[in-house]
Amino acid sequence: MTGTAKPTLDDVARAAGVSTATVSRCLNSPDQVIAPTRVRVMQAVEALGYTPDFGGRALASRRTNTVGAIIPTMDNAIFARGLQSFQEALSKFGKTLLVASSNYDPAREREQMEVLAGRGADGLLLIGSARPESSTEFLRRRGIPFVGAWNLGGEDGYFVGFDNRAAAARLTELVIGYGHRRLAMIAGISHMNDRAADRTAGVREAAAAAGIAPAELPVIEAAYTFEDGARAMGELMLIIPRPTVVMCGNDVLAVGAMQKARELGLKVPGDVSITGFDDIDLAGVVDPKLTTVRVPHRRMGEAAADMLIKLINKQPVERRIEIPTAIIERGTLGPPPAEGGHND
Amino acid sequence: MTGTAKPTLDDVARAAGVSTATVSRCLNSPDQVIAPTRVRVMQAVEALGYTPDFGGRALASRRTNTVGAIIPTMDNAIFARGLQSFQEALSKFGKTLLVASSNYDPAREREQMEVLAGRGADGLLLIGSARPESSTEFLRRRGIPFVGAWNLGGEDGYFVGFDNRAAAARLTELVIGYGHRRLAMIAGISHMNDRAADRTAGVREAAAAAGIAPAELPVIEAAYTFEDGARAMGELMLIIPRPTVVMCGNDVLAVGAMQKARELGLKVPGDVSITGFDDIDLAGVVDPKLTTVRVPHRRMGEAAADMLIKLINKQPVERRIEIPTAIIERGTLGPPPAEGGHND
DNA sequence: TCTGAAAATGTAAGCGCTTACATTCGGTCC
DNA sequence: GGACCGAATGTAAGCGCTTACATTTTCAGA
Repeated sequence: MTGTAKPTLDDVARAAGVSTATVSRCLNSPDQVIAPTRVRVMQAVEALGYTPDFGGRALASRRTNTVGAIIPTMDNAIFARGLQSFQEALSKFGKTLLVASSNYDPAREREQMEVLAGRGADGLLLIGSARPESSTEFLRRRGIPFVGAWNLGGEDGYFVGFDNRAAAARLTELVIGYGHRRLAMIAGISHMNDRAADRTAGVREAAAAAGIAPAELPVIEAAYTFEDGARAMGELMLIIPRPTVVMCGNDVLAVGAMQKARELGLKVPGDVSITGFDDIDLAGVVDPKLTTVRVPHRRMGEAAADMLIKLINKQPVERRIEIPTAIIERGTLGPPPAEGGHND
Repeated sequence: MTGTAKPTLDDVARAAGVSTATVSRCLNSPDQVIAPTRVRVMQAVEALGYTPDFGGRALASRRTNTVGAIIPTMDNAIFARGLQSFQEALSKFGKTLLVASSNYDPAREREQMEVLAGRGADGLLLIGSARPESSTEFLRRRGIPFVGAWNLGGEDGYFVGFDNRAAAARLTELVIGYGHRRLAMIAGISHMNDRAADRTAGVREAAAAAGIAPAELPVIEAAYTFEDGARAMGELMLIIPRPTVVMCGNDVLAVGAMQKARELGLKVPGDVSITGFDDIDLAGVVDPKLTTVRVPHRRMGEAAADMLIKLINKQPVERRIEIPTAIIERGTLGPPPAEGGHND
C-alpha cells in the first residue's frame, strides 16, 4: 500500500527518468522505443501499478475503441446469449463493449444513447426497430453508426436479425397443414417490442391466408414468465369450442402453457398442440419436447459485431443481414383431436 | 444533419452567448443560474444535440459515478438476475454500471479490473473470492473498494452472499434423514468457482458426518448445461449398487439429470431422488417439481449495491452480509426405494 | 440616489493523456 | 574527422470539461 493516489503518466515518467511522451509511446507503439528504455519504463509501470486513465486518453486521442449495446433487459437469456457472442466477436477487434439496459422504455433507451455517446461509443447495437424517430436522428446527427438486431427493420438503417414474421407464418402454415382450424395464440407483450408484434402478425397473416377469420383467432399477450404463460393458457382453454392448438410467442410461454395443460389433465399433443419460438435449451428438456422455431442467437451476435465494425470503419456493408430460422419439429405438435365428444 | 462533429461545451456557450462556466453550471447545478439564462442555454443544448463528454468531465471533476462489475459470463441467468437488481439499486444513487466478463479466467478478470479502474470505476463488484492475491492487492493499492458476491469469503474483504457450503450441508442432512445412504453428486465445475466448490464441500462434509466414507460418495463435475447434467447422470446410474439419490450443484444439472432418469425408465423419486440448487424458475416447471435450495439473487444484488455504495462513501459497513437460503421441498426427493431386487 | 453585500456570470488554470514538431544522439560514408 | 541522416527522445499544445477566484450585476436598505 504505497499510497492511495492513482499514479499518472507523469509519475511513471519521473520514476523511469524519461518524458511522458516516451512512456506514452511505450504503451501505444512499443517498437518506437529502444529496448533498454522500454524495459525501464515497463518496470516503473509495474512498480507503480499504473493503468492509463481512459478519460485522459480518450480526450487526447479522440478514440475510445468502445461500442455500446442497449438491450431491453439483462434478465432474459435470449439477449444474454447473443450479447455474449457479440462481445466475443468485438474483442477480437480490440473493442470494449459497454452494456446498458432500457427496460423496454424508449425514453430510457434515449437516455442511455446519450450516456453511451458521451462515453465515446464508436457505434451502438440496438434491439429491434421500434423507437422514436428522434432517437435515431440523434445518433445520425452525431455520426454514430448503429445496427438494429434481433429483427429486420424497414427501409433505412442497418439490421441483422430474423424475419420473425415470416418464420411465424411458416410455422402457422405447418400447424394448419396438420389439420388445425381452431388456433389460439399466447403472444409476448408487443408494446415497444417489434419482435413479439411481428410474430403475432405472422401467425395472423398465415391464418387469414388459410381462411381463418381474425375473430376466430384469440390472442392473449403475456409477460415473459412461465406463470404468465400458464395463466393465459388457462383462459384459452375455457373457450368453447376449445382451440386445438396454442401457438406461443416464445418458448418460455410455451412451457408455461404445457404445464397448465398438464394441470388441466389435457394431453399434449393429443388434446391440444402447443408450439414455441426461440428454441432455447429448455425446449429440448420438457416432455414431450417442444416443437418450436430455432433462432441462432450466437450467429446473430457475431454477424452484428461484424456489421458494426465495418460501419465504424466506413467499409461497405449490406443494409440487412437475415439470419435464417428453422422450424424444429419435436413432440408438441400433432393433428387435432377427432371431432365430437367433449371428453367429459 | 447539421454536421457530424460532436458539439462541445464551447459550441453551446457560443450559441447561447454565455461562458462555458455558465453552461457547465446549468448542467450540474441549475439553481446557480438565473432562469432566463438557463432557458437560453438549455435551448442551445437541445438545438445542438449536445451531450457532455464523459472523458472531459471525469478528467476535470475527478469523479465518474461509475461502478464496475466483473462476472464470469453473461450467459448465465443466475448472474443476469442478480446483476439486474444490482444495477437498479445503483441507479437510485445516480451511479452507472459497467459490466465486464472474465470467462472464469483470473488473468482476464485482472485485465478487466485494470480497464475498469482506468475508466474510473468508484467501486467494483466481483463474483466469489477465488482470485490471486495480486488482483486484490491491485485494487487495494488503487483505493478502489470492492465487494465479493454470491458467496462469503474468508477473513478479509467485503462479501455479500450465501453460505453455499452450509446450505448444501443442510440439504444433505435432509436427504440422509429420508434414509438415503448411497448418495452421488453432479457438481458444477469447481475450477475458479468457489460457489461450486463450496457446495460440493458441504455435501461431502454432511455425508462424512453421517458416517458415509468419501469413497462411497461419487462426484462428477459437469458444465452448466442440461446435456452435461444428463451425461453425468448416465454415468452415475451405471454404478453398482446404484445411488438412491443424486444431489446436483445447480438446477440446470438437476433438470438434465431428471431428463436422463426418464430416458432410462427410472422414476423420480421412486427409483432415484434428485435435488437441485438455486431455485430458478425452471425448478417449478419440471414434473415432478424440483426439490432445491432457494437462493434469493435479487435480494443479494440489492444488498451488494448497498454495501458498495457505503464503502465508496466511506460509511461504516459490516464485512459480511449473509443472505439466508431456504430448502424448498417439492417432488423430487423421497425415501430410497426398498432394498432388494435389481428390478430386472 | 447611493452603498454594499449577495447573486450571477466570466476568466483561466488545469485534470491525464497523445502527438506534431523540435531536439539530441549514434552511426555511416566520404 | 566531419557532414549528414534516421532513430530515439523531449517539448509543449491542446482534447472538453469543472471550478476557484475575479468581476459584474442586482437589489435591499438607508
